[in-house]
Amino acid sequence: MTRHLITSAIPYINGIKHLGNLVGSQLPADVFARFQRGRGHEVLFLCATDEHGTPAELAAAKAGKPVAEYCAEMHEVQADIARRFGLSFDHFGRSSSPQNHRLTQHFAGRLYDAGLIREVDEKQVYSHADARFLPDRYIEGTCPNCGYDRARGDQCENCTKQLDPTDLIEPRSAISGSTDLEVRATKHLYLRQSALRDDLDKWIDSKSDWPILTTSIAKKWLHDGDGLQDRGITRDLDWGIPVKKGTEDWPGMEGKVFYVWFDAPIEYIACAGEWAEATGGDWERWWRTDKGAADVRYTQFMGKDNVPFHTLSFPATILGSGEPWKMVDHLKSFNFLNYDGGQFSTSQGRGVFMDQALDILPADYWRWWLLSHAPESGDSEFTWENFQQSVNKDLADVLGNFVSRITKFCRAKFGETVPGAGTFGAAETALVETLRTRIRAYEQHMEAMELRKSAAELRAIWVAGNEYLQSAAPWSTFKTDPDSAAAQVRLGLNLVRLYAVLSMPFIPHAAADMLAAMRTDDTAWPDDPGAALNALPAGHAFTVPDVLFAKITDDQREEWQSRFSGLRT
RNA sequence: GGGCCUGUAGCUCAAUUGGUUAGAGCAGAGCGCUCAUAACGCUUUGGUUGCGGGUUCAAGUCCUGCCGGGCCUACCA
Repeated sequence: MTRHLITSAIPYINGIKHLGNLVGSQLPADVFARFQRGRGHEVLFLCATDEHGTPAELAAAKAGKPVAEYCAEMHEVQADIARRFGLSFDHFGRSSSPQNHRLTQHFAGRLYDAGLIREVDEKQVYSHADARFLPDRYIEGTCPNCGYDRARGDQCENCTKQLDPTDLIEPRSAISGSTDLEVRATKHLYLRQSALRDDLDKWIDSKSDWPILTTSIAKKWLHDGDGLQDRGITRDLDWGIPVKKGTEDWPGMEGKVFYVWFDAPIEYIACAGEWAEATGGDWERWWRTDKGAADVRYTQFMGKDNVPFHTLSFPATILGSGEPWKMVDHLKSFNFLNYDGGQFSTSQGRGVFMDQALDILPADYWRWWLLSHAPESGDSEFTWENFQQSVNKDLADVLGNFVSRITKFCRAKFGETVPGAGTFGAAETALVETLRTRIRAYEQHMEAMELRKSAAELRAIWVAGNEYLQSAAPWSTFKTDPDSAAAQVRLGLNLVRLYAVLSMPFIPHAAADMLAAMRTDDTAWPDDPGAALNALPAGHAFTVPDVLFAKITDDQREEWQSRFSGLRT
């Protein structure tokens, strides 16, 4: 048995996530976690909300609430939606937790002791009207290069020239529009990532099985220009983790907090601490290689935008601490999902958001489509036509109808009990061999986290059931040889249970319905398909389930297409 | 500007890392079946692998130049 530590990139607290966010991190992580659990491995699957930073403060202000209260509420909202999507976190934590405060401050202290922190005096733009320092991109003004009047302090969106806020003509706050700005001196801590460059480089080089997307981004940051740059890890904000050196105050850093990207990955560890507090578990057994975590396999899931922080900054934090923390073993990254010809956008409200998705269809519809079209090799695109077509064909026609035809046929001819007559012959043996081959392929693809290939293989396993029924034709054999028909039906009913077990990672709710209909809680992984097809014995009672997947009609598709064509209000 | 990814059938994607005649699903066409959610099965049409050069016994795969799409470029997260 392997022990799998699995983390999904932690979603930002600022609002409800869209389907593009979901498919890039939480959903594939959930599939992997469910698969490993299904195979009998020990899993700790962690996620959390990422709560610090300027956008959280602004969102809270917009909502007219204290930021702590806003975050607490949004955490509950996100937790509820995650639960309804079937995301099987062992713990859904918060980066603002006391555990993360302590641990983040601890890491900072260790890094300081190791000589990996330096203090930098710098100048930042301060807005009197907003009573806050402004990050570069929260300053707007006229671009000195092209004259665009809504250029941001980091880059002009019009001519793509990179800018410094002081380059802008007539700079103003993007928050309030105020021009009452001042350049102030301030002091910040920098993590000396450059000192760890060679260590990080070797570490990345040792990861030959990571997606190209992952390693190429890391390599670029390591070797581009002057190489890996030191990074500021503190900010002049109110909301965040106060800068401390372990448990001690940090002279000169009063009133400052750690940068959200410094504390967010540390939450992966702190989250295990939150889990331990909630459940009585032993979190160090998962995170400290000197305390039992040496044999843990750690896998991270994230969108490509998160890769630099997970391949460089966070590893630098861990390596620099000099302590035996568990490092990531595999980092699965995803491209982006586009929406009907453009990008999903949280800030612009474009696309389908998780709450809206659940309002119109059960989670499994979305899970299946998103996972079977996951943006693994390049960006992929959601269209309503493709969604309707894929879901109707795969879930309703191939799987749902299979369950329906076999259970209804049995009820009509033998009653709602697994028939006991007849024996399995050559056709059944052939089916078992087909399943054996396909299940082994499915397992390999899942182990490799190849989602689209896994989904295709799972679908092929469903199809095999229809092919078997078509050639066995129990509706014909029943007329001349009822015992043979009984054996064929018995096999078919057992396929329903088998399919539920195999499909659990992708469509957990439907899988649970299938198991309930078969009145079994036997979810043993089919290491031996032949044996698995005898799990439901003769005489075992079952129920004909309701339609597992109602089809999406053209009217529905058109309605949703137009409802979601504009922006979320 | 620089770096990286990407372009394969009408659509969504494969192709064991340079090796036989480029394969699946969907959509289309034909046939079969009648248990089932008008579902299922079988057969089948469809490709100058974005375009032009080059290397090689052999190129979707490697090199090069164009054309298109995307991401990143370090103070959003």
